[in-house]
Amino acid sequence: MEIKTRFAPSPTGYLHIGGARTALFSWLYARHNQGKFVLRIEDTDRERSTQESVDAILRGMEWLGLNFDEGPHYQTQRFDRYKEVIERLLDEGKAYRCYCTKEELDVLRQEQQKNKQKPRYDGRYRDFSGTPPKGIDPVIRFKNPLEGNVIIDDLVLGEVVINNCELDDLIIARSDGTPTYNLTVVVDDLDMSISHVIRGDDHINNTPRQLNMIEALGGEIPKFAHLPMILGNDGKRMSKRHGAVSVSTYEEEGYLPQALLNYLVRLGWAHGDQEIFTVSEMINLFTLEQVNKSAAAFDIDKLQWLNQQYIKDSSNADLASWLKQAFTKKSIDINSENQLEAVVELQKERVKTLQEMVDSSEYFFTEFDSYDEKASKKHFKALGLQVLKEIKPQLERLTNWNAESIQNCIHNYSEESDLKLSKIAPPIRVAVCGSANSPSIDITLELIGKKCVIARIDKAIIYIESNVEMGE
RNA sequence: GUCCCCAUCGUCUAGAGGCCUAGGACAUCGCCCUUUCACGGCGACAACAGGGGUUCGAAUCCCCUUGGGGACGCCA
Repeated sequence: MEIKTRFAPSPTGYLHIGGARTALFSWLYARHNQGKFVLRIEDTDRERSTQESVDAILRGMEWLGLNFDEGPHYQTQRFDRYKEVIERLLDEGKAYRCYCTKEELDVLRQEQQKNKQKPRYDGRYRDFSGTPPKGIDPVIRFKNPLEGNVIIDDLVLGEVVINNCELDDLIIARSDGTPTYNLTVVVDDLDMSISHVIRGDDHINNTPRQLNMIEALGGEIPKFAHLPMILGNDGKRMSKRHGAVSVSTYEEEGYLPQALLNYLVRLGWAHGDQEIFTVSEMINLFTLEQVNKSAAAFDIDKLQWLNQQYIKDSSNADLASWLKQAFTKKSIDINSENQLEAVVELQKERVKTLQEMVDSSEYFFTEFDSYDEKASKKHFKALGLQVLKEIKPQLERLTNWNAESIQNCIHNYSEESDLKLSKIAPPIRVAVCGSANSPSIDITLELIGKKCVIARIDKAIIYIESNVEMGE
């Protein structure tokens, strides 16, 4: 039997982290087994489905590199097929029309909740044969078995048994005739010969109903694997409140797809003590047997650490091209590719995201308009002013503007002024970079360029003289 | 409320009855490296939810309790 998995999101929003993890596991399982991976868009809820969401999902999948072999199939394009199946179920007496209004059902639900019962449809039209009430478009319900139980043989959870008396006759077609999720998912998985249904375990409660329908349709039961949920960092259900839940946000903030994938694969799955996996390692090593049953909390710190590892290992050229794009967006000009790559080389070990790299590299390419408050307060004092005034002519005198000569210059000044380097570098750094943090001062000055360095020192001297009260 | 699922450091996890005085990673804290911030190196802190069984032996198997999550839609 060919292994075939699917990712079946409903296009009612962006591709979120949980969806991406489900997609990843399905994809890995297919790839590991040389099977097929199908993308299916479950857009039967026309009220909420949007083209933007479809686009976001497709873009997200592409960014992550989760390529599919079949699809995207759109359920809205398969309505004829669903109609056919519904008719068949009706004909065979396995489904029936229900004339309850939404209001009636609400009353029923409230009543049941009041009596501390599980809200469920009471089957009042199950064996109805009289004249239907006028003016009501009926829904169609599936005749769920009344007795016995359903056994789910789940590849992750093991055996899960649910009694049919817990289930009710679910709606498979709305009063406007459109099919609902539980019907379409069953028809599609069957029609598309899905061998393994891998999805979030929030679907485990749907599974027995679907199993009953598969049986009613005489279909072959696929294997099921229900993945544990990803929760927010507080252990609660993931929501906007927890910060970024959309995959696209991670892209925008400068996370590498590879890092996100690596983070996601370790949520609910492990291979011994290994933390870093290339995509092909994931494919080779992934098995459903190793998948955990328990939910995992999303931890941005670990994602950031992974992202940092991947940034460190990225080529300067790749990083530079990303940076260039980001700078272009902010209309900051890049003087030269060489300079850009040199900056990247300096910054790649000190940032957790590409966005951070952009933010902390701007001063190489453009003027900043204010000094970091804490840094200037600390280093722009009498001594700092003196250092700037004294080192400036010495720097100006350098004919070979490179890290080595700058280094020598600073060391010489240190000796003659009897000031430690830790007194000299900080004011220069603040003057030239705007903050007390930067890569090594010598190479930083080299890359910023002599003219610019001198100009910034001048600017800082003026700033200190006019803005800072000399206390000491 | 009812049903379903889950339960190892703060977090992600290793653990398939003896290899466990419970391992790794992130985070945190210290030290080293260092002109700053990082990187890197070394180290510290830190967990088997509780109670009963089963067994010569339980983090591992069973039961109960507790805690958490999910489902209960003419959403998917």
